[in-house]
Amino acid sequence: MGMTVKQVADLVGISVRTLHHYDEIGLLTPADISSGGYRLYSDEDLEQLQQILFYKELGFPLKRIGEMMHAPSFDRQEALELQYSMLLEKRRRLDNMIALVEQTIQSAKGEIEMTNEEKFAGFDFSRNPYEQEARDRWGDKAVDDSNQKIGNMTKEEQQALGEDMNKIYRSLAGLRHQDPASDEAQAAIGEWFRLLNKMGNYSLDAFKGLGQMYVDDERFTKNIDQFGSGLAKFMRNAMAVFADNRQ
Amino acid sequence: MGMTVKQVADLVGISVRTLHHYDEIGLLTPADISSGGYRLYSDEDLEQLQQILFYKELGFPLKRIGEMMHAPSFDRQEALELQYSMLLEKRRRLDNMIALVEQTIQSAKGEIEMTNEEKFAGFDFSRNPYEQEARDRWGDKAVDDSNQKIGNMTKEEQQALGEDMNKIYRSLAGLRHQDPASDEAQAAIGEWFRLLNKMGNYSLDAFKGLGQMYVDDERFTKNIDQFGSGLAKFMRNAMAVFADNRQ
DNA sequence: GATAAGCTATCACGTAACGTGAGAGTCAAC
DNA sequence: GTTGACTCTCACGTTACGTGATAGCTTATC
Repeated sequence: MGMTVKQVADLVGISVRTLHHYDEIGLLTPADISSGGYRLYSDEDLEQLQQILFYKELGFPLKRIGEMMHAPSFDRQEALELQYSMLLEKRRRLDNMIALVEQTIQSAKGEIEMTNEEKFAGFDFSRNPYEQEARDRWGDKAVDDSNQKIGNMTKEEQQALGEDMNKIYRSLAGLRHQDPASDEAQAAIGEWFRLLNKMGNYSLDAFKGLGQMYVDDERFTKNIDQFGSGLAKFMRNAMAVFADNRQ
Repeated sequence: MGMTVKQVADLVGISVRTLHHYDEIGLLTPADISSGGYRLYSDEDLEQLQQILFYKELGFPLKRIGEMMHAPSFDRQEALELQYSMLLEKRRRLDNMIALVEQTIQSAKGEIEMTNEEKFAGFDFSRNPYEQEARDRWGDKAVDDSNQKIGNMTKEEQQALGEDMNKIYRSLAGLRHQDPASDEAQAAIGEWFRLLNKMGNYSLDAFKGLGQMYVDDERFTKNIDQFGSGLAKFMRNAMAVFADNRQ
């Protein structure tokens, strides 16, 4: 009952070779293989493929997509919500681009003048997508300092820190709908503070500041759900910084 | 007074290697070279770089960007307006994606059901970006027929036809602000009809239909500017089909 | 004016995500 | 039972840079 490569390719709008490639690298292995050796894709495979394409649209390399989706902790619902907010972020950047082109058209007509910085102010997409937001929120110096300090760490240190953040993010994500006073929530929050301290050693004052902000927020004690959602965004920002500096 | 590679790279948010690469392939050659052999970029170089990045954002390969920008008929103002409308198109597709993710989240929660087609209805970005619009406007059959017929042409035929379209597009673009009764406008319009006939030989009925639509439109005789603008879009659609089928 | 720090230059090989045939087997329809 | 449309697996090609390696340039500092 599975679909063949061309059927999938036509449905989705990708090439047959792409499906072959995804199979080769183990990203999307068809559920079944016919007696003649044909790949047969199930409905679940299609859902996975949809996930892959969402991630690809967001610019993730296939290797990382595979790591994320094959992780035992992978949760589709959670991934979709993450992708959703990242797509909104992407639209925000696209809107910046559009505004930049509008300005450039005016400037080319001689109606307005633009500095060299302004000529490229819409191109922050080429950097870390969260960096601009971080700069707006915490100031340039804090972000530059953080980047530099992270850059000075060894690859092993960076990776270890990144994995720690991953772990905490996952445990907090799993606790979003639980009582904030539960043991698990307390443990996760404890880990979170340990992580912040660790980051503090590398002078990531910006992140520390944001952490404190959340602690001071009364939602912290009132509504773990909203808190969790805001925290997820914070963690995502932080992880993006690592992702960009790693590898 | 020129800027060095790193200064440009930091300003724009790209790597030094990228600038080297663009120089290597002749896409962006610095205006000047210092006595020590350093590349020195002028303000005009920066404007060109901005153009390049706009095109890149829209998914054009560097080779084609070079061809377009080095063409003697290249007009920056015109290019910016084209890029603007293509960015709007891109945002439309991104909005489709976002809507798709929203639906998928609901479907994952079990709130709604989705067919396999619907699961990928937001991914038309992976095909010809204008094809969906063409399908909406002219129907699936016309587009499929056109694509098939173009696919059956030899590479030489396709290329020749594409160059013809290019020529006419350029001459019409240059005539946008002129009197429709002028000799040049009449000549361009004459060429346009010859092209439509030629396309007719390959059964591009969809394009013929659109052409006829414009001829019947009373704006044709009243406002060459609006006509030209609509035509530009039509030509762009057509050229995109060729671009996709060529090479 | 020597020397270190930070940029820059040119090879040249690496890589990611497929594209593009080549040659051979499979499947459905007439 | 033979087309015609699909499918398979190599295997090399391509695009847009990344990533050192090695060597020259420039500026600040002693």
